[in-house]
Amino acid sequence: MADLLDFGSTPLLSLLPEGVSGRLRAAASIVEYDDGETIHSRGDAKPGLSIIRSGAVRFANPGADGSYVTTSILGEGHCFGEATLFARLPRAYDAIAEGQTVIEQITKTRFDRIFNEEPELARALVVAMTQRLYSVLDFLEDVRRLPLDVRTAKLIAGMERTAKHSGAVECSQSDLAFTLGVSRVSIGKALARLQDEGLIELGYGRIGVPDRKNLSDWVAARLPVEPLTRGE
Amino acid sequence: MADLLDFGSTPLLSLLPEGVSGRLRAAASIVEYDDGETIHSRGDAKPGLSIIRSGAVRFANPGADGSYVTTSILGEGHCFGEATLFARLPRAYDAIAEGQTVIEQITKTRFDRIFNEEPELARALVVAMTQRLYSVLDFLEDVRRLPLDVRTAKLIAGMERTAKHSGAVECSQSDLAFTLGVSRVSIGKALARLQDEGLIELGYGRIGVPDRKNLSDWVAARLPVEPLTRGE
DNA sequence: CCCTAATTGCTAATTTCTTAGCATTCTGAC
DNA sequence: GTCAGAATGCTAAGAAATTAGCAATTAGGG
Repeated sequence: MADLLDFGSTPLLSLLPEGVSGRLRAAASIVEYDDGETIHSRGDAKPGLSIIRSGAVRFANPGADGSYVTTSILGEGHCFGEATLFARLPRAYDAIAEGQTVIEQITKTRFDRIFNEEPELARALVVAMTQRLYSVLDFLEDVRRLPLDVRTAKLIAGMERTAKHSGAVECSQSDLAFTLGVSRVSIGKALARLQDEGLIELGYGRIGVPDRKNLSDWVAARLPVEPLTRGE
Repeated sequence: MADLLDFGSTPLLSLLPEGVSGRLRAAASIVEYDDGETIHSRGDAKPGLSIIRSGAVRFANPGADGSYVTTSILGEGHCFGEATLFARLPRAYDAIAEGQTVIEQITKTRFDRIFNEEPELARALVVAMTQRLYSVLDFLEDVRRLPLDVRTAKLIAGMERTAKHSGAVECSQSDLAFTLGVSRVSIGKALARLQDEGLIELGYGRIGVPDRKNLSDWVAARLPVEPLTRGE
């Protein structure tokens, strides 16, 4: 599954002109990871940009009680490690491959050269970071003012829109609970309510969305403000 | 008071070389607002970048029940409106002047010219957006795994570090409740606990921090992971 | 085809947070 | 100095979420 950062923002690679993404690829060293393999750990200091060529990456940290708290999961075309370059911070999260995953690693030195010579790169990064920031802010606002069933419905609607096979979302209830930061029991109750409304169909490791528009209309009717629509 | 976005990221103006901020200022029209005056409303489509020359701006939206939910407050040197430029979205929040406030408004047309001619601007924006994104992500992670009193202590510690007069934070308990997204009663209880521990001193519209290090040590001891330290 | 691990569904006790009050204290304007 | 508005402190009832279980179902590997 992917999450709000993934489907809420455009992958860096699709924001870049062919020339620049080619230069990045040429400067990168390709590393392949198996499912569950650690790409880097929180605290690692080596700066650089990473781009997900295929597969997905889970970002997580150990919680207080030994549990593992997932912050986000990014898929193909997305980049990570910006903070090591622009905020000079070490890696903030453990990064773990989800499934067979190919990563392009670009060292800070090589990145800086391309960054200085290709203004399109900075432009694309600003766009990507802005979109990510606004999806997280939007999510945070939802946490503050929407009941859990509405937030759950909104998340499912968002995931379904970018899912490979439309009409359903492939993910366990535990994954949803992680993403929304609540317990599995609470998610279970919220999902049961949504199913009672006929908005979703619960399955094993998947949630069916019989009518996309129905679901998003139900969500929209419960938002305190009109959803924004992109210009042009 | 300011909030996590404000003290968690560097203002755009201090990231820009003198030349570029001068060009921006020259291209801008200066608008002055009184306390409480609306700068723009959610849904406004006119794209442009705004820079806070002095004062502060509150970003908020109407909640479901007619209440007003504040998402963030930004102070001097910070910019806003990036999403209108880079995500082609209308304004996502109502923006309201906090105190006498001076704003530089730069139209999209003028901004684009400078953005294309001054690579330093894109670089500074990437840095600012990255920092903001990571402070929000950090906050979100805290929501998921820290009890309220620790989050409250962390927020106060952060605000005190950037406060004008160190040793105290000037803000009401309602403001804290807004920022943390909880009720005033819950904040009251959390603050009472922190006062019992001798970490803070409650006052009227202010919270005293007798020993900054004491407070941050107390917080650090309750974080599940080591705090990150900036390189170099 | 069977068996195991993962996932879901459900319950009950407990904790935490919220809502809705109201009394008290504080500050600054007049 | 007085007074009004703002802020705090406190209470109690109710809602919502959490933890800790356990049983039933499902998918996939061997």
